[in-house]
Amino acid sequence: MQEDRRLAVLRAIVEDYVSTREPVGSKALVERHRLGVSPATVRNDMAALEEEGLIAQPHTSAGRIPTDKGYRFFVDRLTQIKPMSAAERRAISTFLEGAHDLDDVIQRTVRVLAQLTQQIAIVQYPSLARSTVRHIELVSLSPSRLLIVLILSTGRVEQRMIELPADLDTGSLSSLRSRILHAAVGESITDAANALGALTEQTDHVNRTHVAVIATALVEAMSNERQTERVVVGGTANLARFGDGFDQSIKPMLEALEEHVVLLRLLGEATSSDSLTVRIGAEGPYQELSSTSVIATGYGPGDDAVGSLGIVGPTRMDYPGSMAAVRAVARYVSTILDQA
Amino acid sequence: MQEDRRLAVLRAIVEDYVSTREPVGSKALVERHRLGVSPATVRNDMAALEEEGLIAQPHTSAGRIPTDKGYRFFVDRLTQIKPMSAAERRAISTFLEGAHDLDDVIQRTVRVLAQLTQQIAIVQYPSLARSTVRHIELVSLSPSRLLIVLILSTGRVEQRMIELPADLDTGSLSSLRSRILHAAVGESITDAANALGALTEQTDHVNRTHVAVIATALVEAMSNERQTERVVVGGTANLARFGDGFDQSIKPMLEALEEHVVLLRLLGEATSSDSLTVRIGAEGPYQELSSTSVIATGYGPGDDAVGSLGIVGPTRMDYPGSMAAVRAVARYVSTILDQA
DNA sequence: CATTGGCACTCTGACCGACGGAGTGCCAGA
DNA sequence: TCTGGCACTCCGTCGGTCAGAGTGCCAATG
Repeated sequence: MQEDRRLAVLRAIVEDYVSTREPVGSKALVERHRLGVSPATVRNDMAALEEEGLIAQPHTSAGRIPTDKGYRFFVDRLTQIKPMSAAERRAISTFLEGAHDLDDVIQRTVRVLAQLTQQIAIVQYPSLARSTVRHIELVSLSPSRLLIVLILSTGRVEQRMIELPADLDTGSLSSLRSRILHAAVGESITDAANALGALTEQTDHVNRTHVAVIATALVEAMSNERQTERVVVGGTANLARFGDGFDQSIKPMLEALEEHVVLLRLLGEATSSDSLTVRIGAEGPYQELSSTSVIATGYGPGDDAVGSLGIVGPTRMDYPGSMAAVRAVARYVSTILDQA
Repeated sequence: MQEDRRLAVLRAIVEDYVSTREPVGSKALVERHRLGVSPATVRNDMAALEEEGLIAQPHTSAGRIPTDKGYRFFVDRLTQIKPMSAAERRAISTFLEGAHDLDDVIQRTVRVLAQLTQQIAIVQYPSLARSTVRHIELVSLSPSRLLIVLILSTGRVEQRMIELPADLDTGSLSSLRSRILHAAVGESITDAANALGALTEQTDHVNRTHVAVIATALVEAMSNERQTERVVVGGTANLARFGDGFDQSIKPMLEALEEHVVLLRLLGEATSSDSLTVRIGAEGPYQELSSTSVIATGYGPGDDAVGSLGIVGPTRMDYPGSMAAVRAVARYVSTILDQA
């Protein structure tokens, strides 16, 4: 009984504080939410909640604000992700459908996510780990210079320009090209890397160095290091909206956004599709970002995540709405990538 | 005589204000700069400068700060671009040399520019206008789906996935491929677009629609619209450093940085290499950015600019240093692109 | 005629104390 | 177990004062 009401009070505090940005007092609470009790009763409940560490008061005789622990409780126990409206779903899908290529998909994803949540959106490029080699093209720029283009099943194109140790005539190049294609096309990138290694071994002495150089470049291009390092950030302008006491944390925030490695760590743990990771305040590894929360999830065809995406905002954020948006966008991106 | 001193006073005011961020008074001025005169004299000069609209005082009996006009005068007449130190030059070149491909060059450029100037750096992708077609590859993904890869002399790779109106067997594809290559490779993108149009005309009825679809996709990929739309921004964290009265303009600034179209307009007028465009405060087209200045220049091999780069910062910025950095980076990027 | 010292004036920013308001904690009563 | 009442605390604001910095102007000087 009382326990139920206490949780209702906690929920009400979180909701009010999120929308008003001001500590919420007992009187305002009973007015805005139809709890059937008096302010005094609420005050007792508040005292109990504070005892448990779920809320706190910034100063004696100010209203209460949720603590990180309070938000955590709210997210875990007091809320369901609210479904997106039909209009929102339509907006997401039409906006994402219009994309030309992978770059464009990512760009648009970041935009729509930032737009929906009014927070900062982060999208990681899909990892190549599970992708296969669609095509390899060797383009002779000059007798000793070669442009290597690697096309993967995700639609990602990698290119490398290399210097050959010696000139290579077009005949050799074309036979070399078909051998490489034969070895690598259709294979996963790990298998392709192995096949290219084997191919180097099998090659006669004359062309060995050429093949070795090319294979090295290809393998390097395939290694997903550079790839998964890439993240795109959007909605930075929303930082300004965070406003108020957030001024101090705007600097570390901006710095973090520049450091893609940091962003990757923030997204990092969200590896599986269809489950949201919510990190609240100081739960994260960066104390500079202790007043921010992260909502992230994996995306990718099926249940395998090939990348992560999410948002970053102040701990005082609309969790149900943001979680819904992140999940919805992740799903749409997954289906889009599946089609491509 | 007096005129010379007045300009010296203006210069001193600009320099002091830039470094201290505070209105500078007559007394402080004679102490920090060895002008051989008394504060009273300087006050007279200040009154004259204010008369001319070059400086202003925020409030009666505060020090003076330069107006936009004052900065303009300073930039045009009172300063030379100071050369970069050897260490700085080395830092730029080694950092940029390490780039793998075009994307990487741009990324690194933005970083080094932001680092050197401690401002926000903007780099536009090179325009395709002057580039030529190096190679075109048609990759059959399924009988009716084709991946088109366009490789340009700038090292830029564009890709498009298209649906064919009907299936296409590998024989036709390969002949089609060689005809397209023959028509387009080595041509400038405008010529290539024309050649592809002509090719469509010459094609027999059976394959006409295929060629038309492919040509359309290629031409669309060549059109430099999407390409030159792309800009990369870095050093956003420096926004926080601007600090102080800049708080109000941080929001429009962040918004502008999200809107790449706006950034392009900011860079836009800097079309020729080897000449710096400096836009100070309200001189720009955006009144929201009236307290910021832009320093931009074109870059590209020879004297032809294939793209622009520059920085954005508060009007109160170190113009000589920033101008030197922008110019130096543009030159290095040009040479790098020339090599590639 | 340019320069200088002196002087009165103005404005800002910091500091201080008072005060109203919002909110709490606690207690006694229903 | 809930509620009304009451005393208390603390914040934010407002008005006033004050020192400091800087100016403008004027008369004197080389």
